[in-house]
Amino acid sequence: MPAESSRARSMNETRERILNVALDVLGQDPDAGMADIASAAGVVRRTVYGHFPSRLDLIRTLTEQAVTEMTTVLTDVTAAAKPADAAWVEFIARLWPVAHRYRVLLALRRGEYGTAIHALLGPFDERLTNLVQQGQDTDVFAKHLPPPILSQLAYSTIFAIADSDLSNGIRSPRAATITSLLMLGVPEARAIALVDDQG
Amino acid sequence: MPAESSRARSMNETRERILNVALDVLGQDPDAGMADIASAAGVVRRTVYGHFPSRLDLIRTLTEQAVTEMTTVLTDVTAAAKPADAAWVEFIARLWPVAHRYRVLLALRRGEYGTAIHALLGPFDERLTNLVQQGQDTDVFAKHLPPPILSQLAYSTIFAIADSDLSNGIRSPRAATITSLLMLGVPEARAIALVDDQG
DNA sequence: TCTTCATTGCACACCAGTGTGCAATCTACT
DNA sequence: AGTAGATTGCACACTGGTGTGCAATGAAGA
Repeated sequence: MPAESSRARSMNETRERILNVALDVLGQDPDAGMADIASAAGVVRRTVYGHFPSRLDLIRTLTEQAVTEMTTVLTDVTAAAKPADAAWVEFIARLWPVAHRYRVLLALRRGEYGTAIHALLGPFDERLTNLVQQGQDTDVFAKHLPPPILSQLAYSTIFAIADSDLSNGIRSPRAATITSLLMLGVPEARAIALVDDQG
Repeated sequence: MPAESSRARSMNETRERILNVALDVLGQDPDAGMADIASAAGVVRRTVYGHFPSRLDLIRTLTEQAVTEMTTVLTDVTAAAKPADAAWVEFIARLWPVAHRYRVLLALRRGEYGTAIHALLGPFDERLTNLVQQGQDTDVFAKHLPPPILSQLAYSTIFAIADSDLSNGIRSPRAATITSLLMLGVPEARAIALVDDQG
């Protein structure tokens, strides 16, 4: 890789800082404006527009990052050709930090940029649907819902749990795994859930 | 009941029409403006403001209606003192048309009026949490998540299924019941789900 | 030193939505 | 006929956010 000049490095740092801060700020208020993001990043609004021509560009970049990371995880997991339930468990385990980081996308998917985000998420959704489909075909997952809806529901739930996770970050990934397995209709999940005493 | 004058009746009709149409319009776009609602109701924007002083008033009214109906159902169901799983099944069955009608509230809960809606929904959420709590205490529901989160998740899922229900309105209530039972950790739901062949 | 360029601090235009004011109109009721 | 009141049509002010233009600043790089 070509060594970056100090200037270019500084610019990249600013850019990354904006992106990171944007995830935070939008996470607390999905309707936060460019001004909020800018000031939280210790920068002027005008500067943000220097890096991202429009608000949509910013959000699209965030979404693309999320999609890339999530797709990588899903591809890795499905490459092993394990049974669908085992694949799912591994998927959630590795997806968790990503889902937690990009949990705001769940809210952002509704509203102004919904269609743009949905489009970017499309290929990922498709792959995930395939996994659920395969699980149903091999009688590992229940068939109470068609694969497209069931997969959406399951991974929306993951994000929802990640979103309600403003305090206990430790037990949540386990809870997310169990909850999703349960709603996918994996009977063994019940036994696991029973061991997991919370109250 | 005192017989309404034709004028008063006409006004009420207009008001009801606005409310009904608002559910539709907001259902398709939660960010729809007063102008969209007005024209969809065959009325001028100014008239809407005659019935509802502000956008918040309109949405609050819708929310109050929803809360009232949902609370009625929940109160009825829990009054019988059945086991939690049986109560839940009956609850969803009777909740379904209400959830389907007010499905937009799921999206509306985020965004500008989120706190107002959340406040109105508070008492209902509390009652629902109690039901889930009771289910966990009697080992009918699993304990993978604390009652407040689990109840939120379960009934959000109901609304989500109702929201994705733009075509097949028949099988959905059954699917919603099964899905929620599964995520609540009711093992018998699996058997029911297996009978319900979709593919 | 001189140049380049990211950043800054304003300015501005623009847009979309909200909520209000008021005269005009049309219709039900008296 | 006459009145009350719901509705209309238009005007307006206000808000809050977006995106742009441009000169000034300051620091890295030649």
